[in-house]
Amino acid sequence: MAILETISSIDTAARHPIRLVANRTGLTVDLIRAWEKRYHVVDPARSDTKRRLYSDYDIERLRLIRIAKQNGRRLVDVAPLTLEELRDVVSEDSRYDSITDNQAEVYRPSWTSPLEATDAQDDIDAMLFAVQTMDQHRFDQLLQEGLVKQSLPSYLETVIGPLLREIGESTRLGKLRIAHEHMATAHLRTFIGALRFRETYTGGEPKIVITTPTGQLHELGALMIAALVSVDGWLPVYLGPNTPADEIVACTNQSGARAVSLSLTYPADDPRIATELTRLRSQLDGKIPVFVGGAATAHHQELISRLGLESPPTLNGLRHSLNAFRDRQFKEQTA
Amino acid sequence: MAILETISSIDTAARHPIRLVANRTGLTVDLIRAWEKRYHVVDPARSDTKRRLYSDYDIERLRLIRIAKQNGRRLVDVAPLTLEELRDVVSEDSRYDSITDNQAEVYRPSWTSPLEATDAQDDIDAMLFAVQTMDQHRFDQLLQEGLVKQSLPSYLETVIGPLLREIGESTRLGKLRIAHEHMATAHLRTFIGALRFRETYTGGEPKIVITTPTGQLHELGALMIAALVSVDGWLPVYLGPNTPADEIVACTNQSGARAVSLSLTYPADDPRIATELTRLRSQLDGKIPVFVGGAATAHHQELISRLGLESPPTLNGLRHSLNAFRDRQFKEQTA
DNA sequence: TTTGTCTGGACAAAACTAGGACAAAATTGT
DNA sequence: ACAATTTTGTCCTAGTTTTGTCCAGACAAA
Repeated sequence: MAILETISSIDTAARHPIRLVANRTGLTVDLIRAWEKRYHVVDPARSDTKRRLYSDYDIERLRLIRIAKQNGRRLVDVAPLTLEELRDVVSEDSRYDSITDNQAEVYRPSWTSPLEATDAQDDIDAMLFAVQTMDQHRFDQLLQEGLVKQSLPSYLETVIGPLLREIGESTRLGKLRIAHEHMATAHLRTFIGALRFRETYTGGEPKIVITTPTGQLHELGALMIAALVSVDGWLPVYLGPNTPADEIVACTNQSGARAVSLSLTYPADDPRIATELTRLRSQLDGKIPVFVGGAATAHHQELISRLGLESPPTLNGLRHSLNAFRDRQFKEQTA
Repeated sequence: MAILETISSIDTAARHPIRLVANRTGLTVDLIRAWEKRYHVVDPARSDTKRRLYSDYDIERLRLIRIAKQNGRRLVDVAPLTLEELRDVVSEDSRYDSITDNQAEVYRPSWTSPLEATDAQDDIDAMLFAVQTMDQHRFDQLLQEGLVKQSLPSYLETVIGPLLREIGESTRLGKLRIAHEHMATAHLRTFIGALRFRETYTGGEPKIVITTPTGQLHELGALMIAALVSVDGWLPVYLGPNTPADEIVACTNQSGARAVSLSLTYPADDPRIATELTRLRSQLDGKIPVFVGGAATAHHQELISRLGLESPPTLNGLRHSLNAFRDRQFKEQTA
């Protein structure tokens, strides 16, 4: 965190000449002046000889306005906005491009010991730095090394989860570029995907179908669940993102899975979530529990409890619920 | 219910210019106007100089109509529907919709010897069977085993590529369910992603940025390219799917990459392909070549040659072009 | 001296509007 | 199955607005 702030901290001191601003923003010198003349996009300080002196704040503003223009905004519309408003606008527009699992997991570590917390934050900072510098190899290395230090479940909960949140947040705030976020997402997809092969396969594991419903394109949350439950001896039937309710039902039936888990991330207000969950619950065998997790879960609490779905608040909670369910089933079978 | 309504309430304030609407919906500006003229699909407010100003409501409407069209609905039929009705129609259709990397690779094997063809087809058939029976473990096993038999490049070209095509085709024809396709895609993503770590890293490799442009959500083609070029000593900077042109440029500059490769798959007729490619070429250093591949490449030949992009017809062709380019650069440097 | 920045204005390119034409694709009727 | 018709995406023209670039002459900085 400290790293990122240092790098992208915004200084209101005015000291940059126009040429430097042009280089940093990708705008031409003429254009910067024209924007000022016509729309008062920025109002730089002046030297004693009337040279324009821009602050970091101004540069950030210009950079954001350039992006907003590119997204189709008109100069007239964005020129009067404050920096905060600009960020919101840009972030709103770029949501339609950004594919990352922002706040992929609703699952928040309910607690962390002070020591663990510190260690984890160091790791996360190092990873964020690797992402920011586009050092892929270092990023992979850190992911691998971090896993060695602790168990997979706690690693997912204390490092990978928070890392995803911070990457998403940093991108939204403009501290990271979308390209950085994409790179990180791609590597995390590969990394978490590879985790599933660590476990041995005996053929007797109970299966659980894991996916995201139609409209939910972010798969990292679901993939984390898949990696997690395989530790406890479940066999994930992982379907990737964006699976229609009908298909989830069909897959559950064909594979003989005993449970279903869905990850809801973004967009949280997609009305399809309600229709898909309802359809899923009504078509699925009543004996098969449906677990729901992810950042968007909070928006659908009422629906979830009405349908009788389970939504454990943390990854750990999900583990416990699943294992309790399996043990219960086992008892019934032998009884 | 109250919750849902609040959350999904759509801002009716009219403020978005037509260009932004085009960006967000994936429609062309012309088309948006044509729809308005003919069917009053939307009735945007106007600025004091008669520019159209769209509300979020309008955008959502256009987005849904575009999807409905894609699902085979006629404009006349869906144009008069309310937003609610549109949502019902789309959600109904999308249950039969497929998200896979249909014909993920534009790259078609130009030739295969009879023997190879037979062997490969046997492997592919076995894999298809594993997919159909949802035998994940067997599927993974076959993927691994197949790789041992031949080099990675020929494996990608003779097995993985055709496999993707057949899965896509089978799903389209109803021989496989969407769930099967999803499962296979997820496993292939993990499998191909893991391939990249086989190569040793010395730090001196020339880099190449690999991704798909905005609107192209299928990443397997790009991922195959990443795996492929790493064999020849390139270091892929892999950004996953759906990266805006600007971000590709920024990433290329920051990472110091010498080349860019894009995969175009689906939808082939997305107008954003043209705008993104044009923007990319104009903002990118002219010395950096852009390679384009994938099933949708054929639809954009004219544009590709006009912009001076390269589109090798096969994966092998891409390899050769890339290596020739690197050797040429090396010569210039030493000369 | 040479290069960079300033102001103000001119100019040109790009984007938008309205209306209409055209051809490909899809649908309908026979 | 074939032809006629409708639907639909794209393109064109011509006039307007918006936006990017360029110029000239004056001054400042390297």
